Amino acid sequence: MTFPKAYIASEYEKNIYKLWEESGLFKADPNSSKPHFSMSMPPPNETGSLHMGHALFLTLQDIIARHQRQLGKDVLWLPGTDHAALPVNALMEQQLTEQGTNKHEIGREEFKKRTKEFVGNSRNQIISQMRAMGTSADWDKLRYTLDNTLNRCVNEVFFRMFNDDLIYRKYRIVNWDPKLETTVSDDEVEHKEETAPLYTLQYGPFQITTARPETKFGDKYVVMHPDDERYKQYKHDDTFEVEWLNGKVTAKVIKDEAVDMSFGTGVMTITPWHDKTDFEIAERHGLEKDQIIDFTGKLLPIAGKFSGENIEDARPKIVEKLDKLGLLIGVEDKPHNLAVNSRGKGVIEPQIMLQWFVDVNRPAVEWKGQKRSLKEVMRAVVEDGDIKIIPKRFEKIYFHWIDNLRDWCVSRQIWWGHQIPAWRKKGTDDDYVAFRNSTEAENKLGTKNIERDPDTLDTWFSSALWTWSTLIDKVYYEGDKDHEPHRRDNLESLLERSIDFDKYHPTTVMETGYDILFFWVARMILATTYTLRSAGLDEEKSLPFKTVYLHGLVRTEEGRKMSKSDPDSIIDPMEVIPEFGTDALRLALVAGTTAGTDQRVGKSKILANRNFANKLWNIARYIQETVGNNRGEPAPKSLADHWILNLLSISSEAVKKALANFKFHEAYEILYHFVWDDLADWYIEASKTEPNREVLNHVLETTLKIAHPFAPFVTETIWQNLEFEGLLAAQLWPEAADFDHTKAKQFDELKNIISEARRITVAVGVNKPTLLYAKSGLIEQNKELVKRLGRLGDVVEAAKPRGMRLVGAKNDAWLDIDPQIVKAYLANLKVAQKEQERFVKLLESRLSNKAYMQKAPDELVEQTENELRQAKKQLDTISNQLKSMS
RNA sequence: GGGCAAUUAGCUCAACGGCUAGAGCGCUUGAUUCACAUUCAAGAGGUUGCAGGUUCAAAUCCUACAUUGCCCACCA
Repeated sequence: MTFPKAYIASEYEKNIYKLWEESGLFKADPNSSKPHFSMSMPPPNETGSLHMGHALFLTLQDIIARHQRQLGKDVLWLPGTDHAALPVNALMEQQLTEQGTNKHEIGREEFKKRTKEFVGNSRNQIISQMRAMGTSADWDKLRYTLDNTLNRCVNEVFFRMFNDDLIYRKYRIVNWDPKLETTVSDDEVEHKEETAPLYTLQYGPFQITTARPETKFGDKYVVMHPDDERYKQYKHDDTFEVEWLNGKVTAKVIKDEAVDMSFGTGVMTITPWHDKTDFEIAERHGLEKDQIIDFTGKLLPIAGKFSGENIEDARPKIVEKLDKLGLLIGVEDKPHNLAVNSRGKGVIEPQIMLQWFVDVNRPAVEWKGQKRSLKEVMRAVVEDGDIKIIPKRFEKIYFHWIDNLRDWCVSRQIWWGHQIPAWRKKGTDDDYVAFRNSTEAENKLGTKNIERDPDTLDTWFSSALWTWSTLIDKVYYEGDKDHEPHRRDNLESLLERSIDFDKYHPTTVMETGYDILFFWVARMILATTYTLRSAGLDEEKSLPFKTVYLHGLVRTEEGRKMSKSDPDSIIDPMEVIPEFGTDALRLALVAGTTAGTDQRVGKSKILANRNFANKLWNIARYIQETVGNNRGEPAPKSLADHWILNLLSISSEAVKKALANFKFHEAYEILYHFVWDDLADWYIEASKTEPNREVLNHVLETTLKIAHPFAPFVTETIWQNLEFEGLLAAQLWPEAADFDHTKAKQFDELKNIISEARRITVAVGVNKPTLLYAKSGLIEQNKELVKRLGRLGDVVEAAKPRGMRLVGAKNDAWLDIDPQIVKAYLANLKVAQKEQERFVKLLESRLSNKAYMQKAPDELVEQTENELRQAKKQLDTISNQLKSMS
C-alpha cells in the first residue's frame, strides 16, 4: 500500500474501527486465564449528543482500556447509556404541550411508550458517536439504566432497604420544583446569587425582614434568640394580637437558637411549610405548619383574595397591600441566594410532602465487624484506603459532603424512570409496602386489587447500582416471559450465576468527572456496599471500584464553560473529527489534562496535535519508501542505532510508568518528544547516512505500539499500510531491544558537536563552514554524518587548531571560520563564559558548604562533584578559545 | 460564613524539596523542494503573585496578605 503525503484521517477511521470491532478484540472474556481488568463507562444521556466532556472521558478510558490490553489483561470496558429521567421527562412534556395535549390526557402507559420511541432513536446516535471516538468498549455488553435487568436490581435494592428500615416514607420538607412538578434531592439544588428587595415589616411590636412577603399570610410565630437582651421581656410561649395581612391573628413568641441576633432586628416570623430552617424550628417546638403555596406555584385560599395567583404576580400586590396597611417599614435591595433546580432551572419551592427517603444514619450495614450506617461505610471505605480517589484532595471534599449529608429523598413525581416498587390495597390510605414485583405484592397483600405508588425513583438511585447490576447476566431477566422462573430468584442467586460479576467486580477503575463525585461516585459506594454486603458478599467484593480517577471540565480557549445557552462557546467533537481526525482531538484532550483540574481546549491545540499524527504518518512513510517493511531482529550497527534503541527503551518505560500512575498528560509528553525530537529529528536524519532496515522497522513498530493507546487510528492505519501482522490494537506492550550503552553515549557526543556547529554557523552567518578535528576516532568515523547533520562544507582532520573552537564538545574540533567573522561571535562566547563562571561558583559554594556535604545524600554530592569537574573543563575551553581570539 | 484549589515565558500549561525552572502555541532570524511547509535549524522571552519563615537546598513545605475560580452552608 502507498502512503499519501499527508495523513487524511477521515479516509481511514471508519474502516479501521470496523476492523477492530469485527476482530472481536474489544470483547471481554470472563473465562480467560489472563488477569481481569474492568471499568464501567459513565453512561451518557441517551438523548444528548456527544460533547467535549464525553470526548474527554472516552479518550482517557480508551487509553486505559487499550493499555491494559497491551499489558496482557482481559479487559472489560462496559458501555452504557442513561435514561436521564428528569431532562427526558421535561422534554417529552414540552413536546406534548406543543401537540396540544399533556401527560395526564394520554396516560402513563402511552407516555412511557412515546418516550421509549423517542429516546430509542437518539440512543443509536450517541452510540455511533462514541464509536467515532475510537471507543474500544465491549458493545455486546451495552447496558441501559432503564433496562429490565437494572429494573430488577433497583426493585431488589429498594425492597431490601425497605425491610432494613433504611427506606421510609414520611412527611418531610423537600425541594419542590413547581415547574417540573417534582421533588429534587439536596444535591440537585443550585444556589444562584441575585439581588432582591428585602422588606422590613411591622409585626405587632416587632420589626421583621423578609424577601418573600407572599409567604407571610399564615405567620403566627415570632422567633428570637433566647439570649437576645433586647427582647428579654418577652417569654417563650407569650402570645399577643397582631394586625396582619388578612386581619387579626394571635401570635406566639418562640425562643430558638437558630436565630442570628446580628441579622436585622434579630426577630423573624416563620413559614415552616416553605422553609427548611423554619420547618426545623417548628419541629423543635411542635408548632403548626400551614401550606401557603400549592404545588404549581400558586397561592392557596389562606392568601384571601390573592388565592390562585402565581407568586411572582402576587408579590408586588401583596407588598402594596402591606404598605396600605401601614405594615411596610422599608425596602432595601440585598444579595440573596435563590435556590434553583440544577436540571430544569426551575425555582425551588420547599414544601412539606409525603416522600420516600433513604436513611443515611441508621446503622444497618455489617462492615468490618461493625454495624454501620450508610454514611459511616461511605466514609470508611475511603478512609481505610479500600477506595482510592485521584487526586487525593477530593477525599477531603468527599468527607465534607458525607458529614453534611441528610437523608436522601429518592421519590420523584415524574413518569420516566424506575417506578417505585411499593404497593397497597387499592383505594386505601394504607402505607405502601415494598415488594420485588407485583406478583409478590398480590400474594403478600392477599388481593389482586392493588395499586402501586405512582412515583419514580431519582435517576441516581439506579445509576448507583451501575457497576454491579451491569454484570448480572441479562439472560436471567431480559424478556421476563421466557425466563419467568428466574424472576422470583433472589439477588444472591442472580449474582452467583453471573460469571461477569464473579470475574469483574469490584471494577478496577472508575474514571469520571469531579462534578459528579457526589451524585454518582458517592452513591455507587453507598448502594453497592450496602446491597452486596446484605447479599452476603465480603467487604472486598462489595466495593464498586478500587480506584476513582476524577478528571476536570473541558472549557473553551477563553476559559469559559461550554454551555448550550452560548452556542459559540461550544466546540463540537463531531465537527472536529471529520476536519482534523479523532486522534488529533484525543491528543489535544490528553495534552491538557491533569487529574481534577479543568482544561482549555481550542482549535489551535487540536491543530498542533493533528500535526503530531501527521508526523507519525510521515515517519512511517519515509521508512516504507526507503527500506520497506523489513522486519527481523534489530541488529544495531551505527552509534545512532544504539542511541535510539536506548531512548526507545527509556521512553517506553517512562510512558508505561506514567500511565500506571494515571499521568496521562505526562505519558503523552514523553511519547511526543521521543517521536518528534529523538526519532524524527535525530535518528531518522542520522540514519540517512547509514540506514539500518531492521532497526528502523523495529523502532517504528515499537513506537506505533506505544503511541497506539493515545492515537489509535493513525497508528493502526500505518500498521495496516505497512502490512505488519494482525492488528496493532491486539499487540502487547513492547519489550526493549539490546544495545550498547557506550555507543549510545558516543552518539550524544556527536549530537553535541553537530548542535554547536549549527549554532555557531547560524550565529555568525556563514554558509557551510568546514569542521576541523584533532585526531579523533569518533568524528573521523562519522564524518559523513557530522557533515550532513551539521550542515557543514566538509569535515577534515587538522594538524593545528584554527578558527572557532567548539566549546561544548569533549573532542577537539574547530569550525574553520575567518578570524574576523569569528570575532562577531565573541560577545556570545563572553556571555557563555560568564554563565559558566556563575555555574562553577554555584557548584563550588555548594560543595564547600559543610552542612550540604553532611546532610545531602551522597549520590547528590557525587553528582555535584562530577558536574563541577565538567563545568570547569568547559569553562577552560571557553576561556582558551577567548584567549586565542584576542 | 466554612472548605478546596489556582497564581510560573505574550498565551495555555508542566515541573510538587535536589541538575543553570521546561514544553506547546505565538514571536524573531534563517533554510529547504532529498518523509513531512501539517517541515527543518537557530534565537529572544521568567527575581515562579506579594511579604516573612523553615531547610545544606524552596516554584515546591509553613504563616500572613492579595487576586481568581470552584464546592458546601438554613442567615430570614
